[in-house]
Amino acid sequence: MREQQMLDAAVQIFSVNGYHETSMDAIAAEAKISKPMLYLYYGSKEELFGACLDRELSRFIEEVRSQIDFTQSPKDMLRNAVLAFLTYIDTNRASWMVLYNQATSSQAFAHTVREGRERIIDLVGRLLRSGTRHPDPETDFDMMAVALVGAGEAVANRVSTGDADVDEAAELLINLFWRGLKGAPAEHSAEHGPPAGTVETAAGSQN
Amino acid sequence: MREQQMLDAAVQIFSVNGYHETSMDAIAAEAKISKPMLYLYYGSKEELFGACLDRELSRFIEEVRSQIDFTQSPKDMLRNAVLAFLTYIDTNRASWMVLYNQATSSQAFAHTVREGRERIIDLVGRLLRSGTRHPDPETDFDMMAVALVGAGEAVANRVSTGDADVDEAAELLINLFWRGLKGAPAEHSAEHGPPAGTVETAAGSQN
Amino acid sequence: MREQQMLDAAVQIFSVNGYHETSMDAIAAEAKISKPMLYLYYGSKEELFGACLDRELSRFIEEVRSQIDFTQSPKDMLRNAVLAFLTYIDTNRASWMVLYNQATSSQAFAHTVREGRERIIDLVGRLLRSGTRHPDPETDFDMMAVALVGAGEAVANRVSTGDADVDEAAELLINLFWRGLKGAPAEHSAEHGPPAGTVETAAGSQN
Amino acid sequence: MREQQMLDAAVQIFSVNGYHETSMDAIAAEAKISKPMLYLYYGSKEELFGACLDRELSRFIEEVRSQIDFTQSPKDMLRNAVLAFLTYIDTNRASWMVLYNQATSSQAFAHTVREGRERIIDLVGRLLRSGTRHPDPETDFDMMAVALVGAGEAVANRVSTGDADVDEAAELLINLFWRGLKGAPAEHSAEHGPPAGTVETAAGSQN
DNA sequence: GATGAATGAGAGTTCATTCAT
DNA sequence: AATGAATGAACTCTCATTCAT
Repeated sequence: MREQQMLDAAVQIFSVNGYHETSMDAIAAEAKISKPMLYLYYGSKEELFGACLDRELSRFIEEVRSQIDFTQSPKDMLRNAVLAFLTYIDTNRASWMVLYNQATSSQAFAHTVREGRERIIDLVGRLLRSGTRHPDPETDFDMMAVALVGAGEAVANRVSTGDADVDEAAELLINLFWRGLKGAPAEHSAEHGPPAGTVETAAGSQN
Repeated sequence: MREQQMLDAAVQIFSVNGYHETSMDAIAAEAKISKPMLYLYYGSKEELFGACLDRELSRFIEEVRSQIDFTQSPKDMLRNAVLAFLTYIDTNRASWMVLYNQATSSQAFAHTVREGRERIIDLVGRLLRSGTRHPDPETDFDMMAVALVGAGEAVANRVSTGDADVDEAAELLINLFWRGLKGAPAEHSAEHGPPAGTVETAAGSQN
Repeated sequence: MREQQMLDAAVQIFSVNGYHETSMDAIAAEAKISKPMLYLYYGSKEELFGACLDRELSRFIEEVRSQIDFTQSPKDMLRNAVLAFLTYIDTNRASWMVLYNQATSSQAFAHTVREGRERIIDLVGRLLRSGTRHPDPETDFDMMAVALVGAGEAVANRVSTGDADVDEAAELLINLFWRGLKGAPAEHSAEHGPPAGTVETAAGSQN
Repeated sequence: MREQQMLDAAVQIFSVNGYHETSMDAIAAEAKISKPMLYLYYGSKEELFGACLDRELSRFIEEVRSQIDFTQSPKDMLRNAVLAFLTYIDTNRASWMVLYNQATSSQAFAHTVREGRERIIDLVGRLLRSGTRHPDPETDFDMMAVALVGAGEAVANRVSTGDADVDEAAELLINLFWRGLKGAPAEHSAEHGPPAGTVETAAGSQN
């Protein structure tokens, strides 16, 4: 009810103007309520922004997760996840990525953002590990997850600014992710270490 | 001269405290000059930050570019570029990456940031293109560069917090990058399109 | 009834936090009623505080007066009054003295405070006057009452912080008061005027 | 220079309106400077008020102390001190007592006021002790000082509101103080303890 | 050439007070 | 009879920016 109205307005204004450039007056005006209501419900500007962040993050995760079919083959799961990820961002340009970027660059939310990112990285890391039949103990799946999530964020940013096409971006990311799961080519592993393991597909064949 | 002293101070403080949390007083104090001098040279806080951004970006690009030897094999070139990239960030924690993150969150620097990002992406994109013998016209090297730079930034952040070793991180990134250039495996390309091209190595024989 | 409950809560909170630091919300919460009720009964914060002031002042005066036995000797009357005064304050720390101190600092309650002070001073003044057989017309009993009440307040404050024992403090005050009523010693009165009068004790023989 | 101008304005407005009812805007306007100057010099409203308090207290003490001639007899010293005390308050109605009363009733300055009062009480206590030739060890000079200072404050308040004549008030206080130094009358001491001691005058004779 | 001194404008936050029910 | 919900108005404090020297 009233809370949604307030969060909607806050997300809207924060997204357009940025955290610091946004005044509580502006949010109250947009929400067509008085400033004290904002403080009654959210306590402070920082907490209000945090609430925006939480809501948008939840929506985002929920949407992406709902698109994942755990009965699919690993590769299809991956493809659908990436597509859902980028599509959501493309569809909601004015919300998630913008808030996320705001948060990223403010000392006050550094912790929240870092924590959120770690959760995603852990998730991706587990995905990688579980997708590999004989994981090489020396493979740093976590660092690989860091790289992949970083690539995803960068591409998502492009998508959110309208500078990239969702489908092409998805295709590129999927390729990158998938290959990341395969062991290094023979001649390369000879130079720099053993393969990271072999990938198990739904069919159980290696590709 | 005086300008460097001011920029040094500004970069230092901006990096530590963020754009909005930094006051001109603090910068003037750090630079050991008076506030009017800052305004004389840079006109406004925004312009000062822009100048910081420009200088650090240029330093960064210059340093990385200087480490690239265009006579090397594509793979060595890539390896050296990645190493230079990560090493620079590891050595200069209070510079480009941090400012870049700050800038990302303010509408006012959208232009500058986009421009800076483009310069890096162009550089990486050219590197990728130049490493591919028969570039597929449909390959979006720029988007690939975006992804790779994103991955690089994420890993670099890890490196800069001391959570990762530069050499190992570089190796991981290089593997990821390299495979990305080798075209998708057969069954995949059959499903989703042709390989992105074939890579030319110095020996011309690998993969 | 309901009004007492509200006043009790208000006195309690005002005493602890002071007038300005106390919010109507806090009082309503303490009284376990809603804020509009407070306004229904008392109109405004100022009036509510005034009502507290009035009630506590009346209770205080009533209690002290009830302890005075006008059939006793002047000295016993005085002793009992002082004892009642200090005991009341010691027993009811969160009441009149505290509110009185609060009220002193706001222009808005100047009138109420002055009035309350006058009532106490009148009482004490009458006590003093009634204890003097041949009151010197030049003796300013009211001013003496002012001084005595001031001394009493100061000592009472000490008592209420636990830094003094009620009985000893009473003894000390009584001595001071009593001597004040006995007129200046000869050489002094010669210099600065006649004694303030002579005291009539129950026995009529002392001094 | 500027600081005096600011303090003057602040004392003026604080005295008239009270601490809480006074806004920094009002003080800045009265001082004909801008609000940030107030904050530059005094940091906060609380500190500004503290500075007013300090300055007025110092002026007050200095004035009173300058009027005391330590070569006089104890009684003359006392008389002059009391006169200086009340005269100063009478002459500076809009400053010292008003600020002092404000401070007394604000949680934030309770400590400062208490401390100041303790210093005065200590001083008076030492005065009493030193004025007594054979001090009775059971005499609570400190509590007596508390009472006397309380009486002084009360009378001073009357003076500061114009409700009392300085000379008469001084005479009354002096009598009270002076008698406080003399032992209790025989019949009384028999009941409640020995005299507090005997007073030593400049001439060495008892009065 | 350089700055100490000064400020206009605005932000976040709180609270006494009142409708609409 | 009683209140949950709402707000207008004000306050403290900060900061980018500029004179006057």
